[in-house]
Amino acid sequence: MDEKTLSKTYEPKEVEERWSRHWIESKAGTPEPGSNKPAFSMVIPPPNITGALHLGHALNSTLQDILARYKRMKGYNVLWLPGIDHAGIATQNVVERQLAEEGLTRHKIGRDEFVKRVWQWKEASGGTIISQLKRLGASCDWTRLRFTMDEGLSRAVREVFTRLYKEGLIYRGDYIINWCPRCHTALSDLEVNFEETDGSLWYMEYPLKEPVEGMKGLTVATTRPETMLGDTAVAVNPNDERYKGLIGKMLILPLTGREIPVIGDDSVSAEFGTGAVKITPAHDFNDFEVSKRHNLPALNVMDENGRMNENAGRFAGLDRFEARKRIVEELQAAGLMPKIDKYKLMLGSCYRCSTVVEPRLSKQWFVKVGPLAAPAIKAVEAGEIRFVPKGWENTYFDWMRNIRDWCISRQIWWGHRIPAWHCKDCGHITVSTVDPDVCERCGKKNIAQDNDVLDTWFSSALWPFSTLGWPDDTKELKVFYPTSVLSTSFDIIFFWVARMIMMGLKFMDSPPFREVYIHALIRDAQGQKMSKSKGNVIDPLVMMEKYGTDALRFTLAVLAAQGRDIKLAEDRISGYRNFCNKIWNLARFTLMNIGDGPDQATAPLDESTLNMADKWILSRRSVCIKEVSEAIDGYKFDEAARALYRFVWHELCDWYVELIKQDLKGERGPERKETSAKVLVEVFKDALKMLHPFMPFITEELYGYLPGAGEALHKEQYPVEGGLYNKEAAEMEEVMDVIRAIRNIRTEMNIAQDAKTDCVCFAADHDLRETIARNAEYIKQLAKVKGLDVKEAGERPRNAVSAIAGGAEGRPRVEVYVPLAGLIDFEAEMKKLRKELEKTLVEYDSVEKKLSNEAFVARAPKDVVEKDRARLAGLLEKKAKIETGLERIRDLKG
RNA sequence: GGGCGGUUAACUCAGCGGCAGAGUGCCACCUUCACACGGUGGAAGUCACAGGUUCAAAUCCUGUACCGCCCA
Repeated sequence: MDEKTLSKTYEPKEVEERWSRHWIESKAGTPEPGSNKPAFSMVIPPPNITGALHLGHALNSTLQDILARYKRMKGYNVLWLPGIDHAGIATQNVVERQLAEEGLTRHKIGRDEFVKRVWQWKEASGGTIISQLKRLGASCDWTRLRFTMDEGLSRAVREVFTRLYKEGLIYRGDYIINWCPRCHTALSDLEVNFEETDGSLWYMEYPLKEPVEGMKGLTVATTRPETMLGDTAVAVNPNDERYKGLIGKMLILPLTGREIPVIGDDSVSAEFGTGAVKITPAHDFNDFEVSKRHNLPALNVMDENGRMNENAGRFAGLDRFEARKRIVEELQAAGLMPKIDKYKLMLGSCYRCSTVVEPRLSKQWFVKVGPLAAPAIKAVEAGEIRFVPKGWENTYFDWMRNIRDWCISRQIWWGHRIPAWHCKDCGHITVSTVDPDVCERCGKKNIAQDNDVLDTWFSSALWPFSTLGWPDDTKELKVFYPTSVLSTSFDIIFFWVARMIMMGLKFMDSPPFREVYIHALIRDAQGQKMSKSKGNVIDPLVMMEKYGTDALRFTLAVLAAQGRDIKLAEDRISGYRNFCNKIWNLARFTLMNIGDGPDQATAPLDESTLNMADKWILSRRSVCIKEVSEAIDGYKFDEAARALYRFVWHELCDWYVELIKQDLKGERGPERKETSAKVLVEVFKDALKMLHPFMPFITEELYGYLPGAGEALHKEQYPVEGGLYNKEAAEMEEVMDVIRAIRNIRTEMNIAQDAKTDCVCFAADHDLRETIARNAEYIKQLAKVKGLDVKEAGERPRNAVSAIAGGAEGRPRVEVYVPLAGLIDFEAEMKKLRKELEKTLVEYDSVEKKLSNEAFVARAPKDVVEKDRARLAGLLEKKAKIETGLERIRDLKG
């Protein structure tokens, strides 16, 4: 495509496909080997292999890509390492569903065959999200794509497990855990979602074996009556006068006839329910703790499916909810259920399948987290790791200081199998990085590997160093560890960020990253979290298709204000699609107007040829470079994007391009033609460079058309702030203000679009008169003026409409008169002036009041007082001018 | 119950001690030659409420209301 055929509107699709392919094929994201540039590295939060790109991924990947591309252009050797997470439970569920369609179960085909099927599924469907990330333009080093189940990462997992075990930081034992009866596995505390649910509080009477002081029994309250079959005690508060005498006595557990004791325990609240609670150690976290303190037996009454087991007697085989119904019915029939209250309870469900979880006593593997958490807390306290925004540090501390041991074993087949071998002869457990042949204690061969696999987050916790080759001592680790920044969402601070910090400190002796940028959560227009079940999801792929990837990326960036959630509305995306089109057309305009000779546009700028407009836009460019760089350095992506939008649209397009149109046509001589073309090309190229991290596709495409462009935009150096021409920039603002004043008059007076008017400017200030006179051409061109007079004083034109321009920041003002013989609507003009006078007076009063306040003058900083004094003087001048104008009109009216 | 955040133009949001801002939408005019996915101009706000600190509060403090999230 050559510039003559650049289409009128930007068509993203073809451009995006082409550049996406090119960046990957040219390995644009691969760091230079042996580079001596400073390193900048990030690891991608590995998306779930079963997932598809959602807005959260799109946002986080866009922000990371902005950093990666920006840092590359700033001269860093950048590694952004991509990868995927094997998502044990979720992936197993997907493949099990597939098997079910074939009438199979994993148990029918066996463990080895099942794992083989998962790998097949991974090869066929696991790359979806990666190709979607590529489509988003993510400039990862795709040659280093990692997967948590890869050979190397698996080796790291075994190494870590073994070392923690040998140090006593991993242990195995019977504890109560959250159990998903559908996924058939233990879950960590974090993997359970709690939701307030309407339930009941059932009151049940447990008769005393022998009446005590006239009491025949105790009433307990529970939200889960079916667990009563596993009760091994009833607890009361030892200070509760009502029940004091019952402690140590025996109760007859209804429906079973089993005898259980009444115990006293401080954890029981006398206020809740009846003040007596049933204790079911195998099915409740709190009861389990109580049972430990009192040496109570634990009786498990449910199986792994959530059905009652043989310990449930005649209820065996019933589903837990069916059993609940039956037990309630039977107790009611027996007159042992005096009342049922409505009750709101927090009900936990599996984060993968939403089945109600069951607390369950079972043998599991745990990480003893305390010793790992302590240094991890210290590292953040000491500022070795910085959270951005800082507020998230508190969330991190709260959790880390109240952390509980981490259940890491999962009773599923897809994942890193626990490297522990049980000896069937001596019972010893051999833990080893390599598969052992014999038991390390008795030396016999009768050993079998533990059936459980590790929590997926266990391998994710090692991600920042396992992906760089650990446990080997690799060059990558030396160069890129610790990583520079981790960008992620707050909802996995516990799941992932905290655990990476603990593991990084433990095994690498240094934190896995220096900064943690916590980005916003994207919600729908009502502020709800987007979820498939709510049906309020905006699909980023649909948006990319509809508006272009760059438009989506820019929208996400401009909304990514720190510490606030993003409520995304689709019209924002279409608005920034328009911005893409504006940039596209700026390129069209540029190419149509700079002539054919590439040389003239690429030769360095000769400063002596620059005029006011050139110097103004060059100053604005410098300001923009500074603002954008500082904003990105501070992770203020929204500020950076806004600065770019304003610069490109409202400064470059709205003003500079309009100012130089006649120069480019050659109407102001060959020198102006050449200089303005050079400035336009240079400033536009810098704008493209700054826009590139946000909108990689359109900028890369357009850059190639510009004369003097390098090999590829993404390889260019980031623009460097040039000089500021403060004097010319200020003059330009004055000229712009005059133009705006005339335009305003024209619109208010309904002057036809193509009609030209005259204009007379009165300014007492000599320099200001000079500026206006020198730039008369611009004013004539942009405000459609044919004759322009500039005067110091004298008779104001009759039959003219006036306005006051200038005066910003204490600078002088100019009265602008547009003579409109016979066209003036005196009433409208009076109305306009009165309105302006009123506004001026209000402002004057407020400043005057402020300045007449002695305390203000005495205590406010001098420059603030000075500024207000100048402002007051200016307002007084303005007031006088408006009043003169009003009098004049009154005279004219006669 | 504990904690965190929010409440600013019709909508979506910046600003967080010193003249209340942006994008979208709205109104008027304009198919002028980069762009109608455009141009020019305009209207639009008791900065949730009540106290307090300060010369000065949308901004800091306290409380209230409503909304959202996290942890029990």
